[in-house]
Amino acid sequence: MTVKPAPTENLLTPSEVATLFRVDPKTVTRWAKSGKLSSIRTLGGHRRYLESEVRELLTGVPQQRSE
Amino acid sequence: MTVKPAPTENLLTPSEVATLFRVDPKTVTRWAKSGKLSSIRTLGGHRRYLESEVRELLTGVPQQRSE
DNA sequence: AGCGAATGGGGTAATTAGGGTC
DNA sequence: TCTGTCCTAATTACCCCATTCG
Repeated sequence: MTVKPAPTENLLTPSEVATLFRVDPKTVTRWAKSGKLSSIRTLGGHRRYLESEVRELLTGVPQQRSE
Repeated sequence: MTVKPAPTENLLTPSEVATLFRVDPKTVTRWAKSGKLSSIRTLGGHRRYLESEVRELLTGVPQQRSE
């Protein structure tokens, strides 16, 4: 099949974001609930986070998105 | 009234959908089984998914079809 | 016909959501 | 105000192997 040039944003799991920030996954959830961090939801309700946004918050430097 | 000439909808494989949601392909299968996601079946029983539906579920915004 | 990769089944661990509390 | 922890239920991830896809 043809592999399209995925206009896809890389997503991170809650635990991955938590590891990057050295906090508890629950804290990451609180950030999402309070609107400090945007999130995508799986069909089961689990959250996924935009890697570019997380990187930017970590470094303070705007990251390049793949879209 | 606009008459839509049924176009050939782009189909995605389980692994492609899984990549978009950052989940395991098996999880996508469970979504299909539970009716959260509609699916087409190949003659061998493998599932294929509507790209427009997947993208809409991802972003929450209805996507424009190529028709 | 053969081959590598992906998928569908099942089962069982590991994460996550949500609320509440400290 | 912010964070870590405890608890239960739900969701997801990883393991096997047979079958299908390209």
